[in-house]
Amino acid sequence: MSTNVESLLSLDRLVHEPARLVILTILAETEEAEFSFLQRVSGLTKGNMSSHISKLEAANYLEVRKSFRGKVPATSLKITRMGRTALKNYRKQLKHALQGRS
Amino acid sequence: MSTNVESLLSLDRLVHEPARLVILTILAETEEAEFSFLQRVSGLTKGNMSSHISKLEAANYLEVRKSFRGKVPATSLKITRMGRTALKNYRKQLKHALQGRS
DNA sequence: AATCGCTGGTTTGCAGTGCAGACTAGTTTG
DNA sequence: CAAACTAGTCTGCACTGCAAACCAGCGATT
Repeated sequence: MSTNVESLLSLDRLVHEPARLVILTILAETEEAEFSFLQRVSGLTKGNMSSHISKLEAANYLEVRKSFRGKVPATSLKITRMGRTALKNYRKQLKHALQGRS
Repeated sequence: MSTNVESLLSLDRLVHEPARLVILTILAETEEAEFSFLQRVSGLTKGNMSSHISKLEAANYLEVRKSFRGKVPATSLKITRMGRTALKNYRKQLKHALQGRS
């Protein structure tokens, strides 16, 4: 049981937050996505998205590439290797923690 | 994929918090436990434990029974049916959300 | 060319949360 | 009787998530 406890308490809080989990999950599947697409799919508000993205970027879990599509600004998000690893570890840990029985 | 997103965003935040997840998990296994036992096993500080317990109690996820063992106060915690259900649902949702592929 | 409304985001303000340490209350031990 | 221990609760703070307000530029309208 104590392994359960440790796994749970050592979860990566950055990934644990549902909004960010959503973002990472989507990016892990699509490889690369634009801000507005992500917003549409995730159902998060823009402000909320934006701040979560900043945090994930600061942690090097994703890469932000700003550009223009024609004259319109477009922000492109891509999960990094680190982000992918973090997500994988998170899932593994959680699985272990939740399934484990004493 | 959108089912993933919805599952993730509708997770019960009360259960989602690692410290509380630990508490609920332990209580779900032991059926009933004392504050100090829980603290020892969980590794949480007393203050932290206490506040999480209050929240879980307020949500009717667990029942607090105060008594004396000899002359020494003892707080006994028991998970309620609601708490058990919440934990079960949480696990189910999370499993679904994390395993689901687009 | 001033105005309106859209797209695409960022910043701000606030309420809520988690956490550890200080504190209270009583008990036991030296 | 003083020190230390048990059993918790309360306090203060730093951090977080969230939505609304805001900023910037484009495109059509008048």
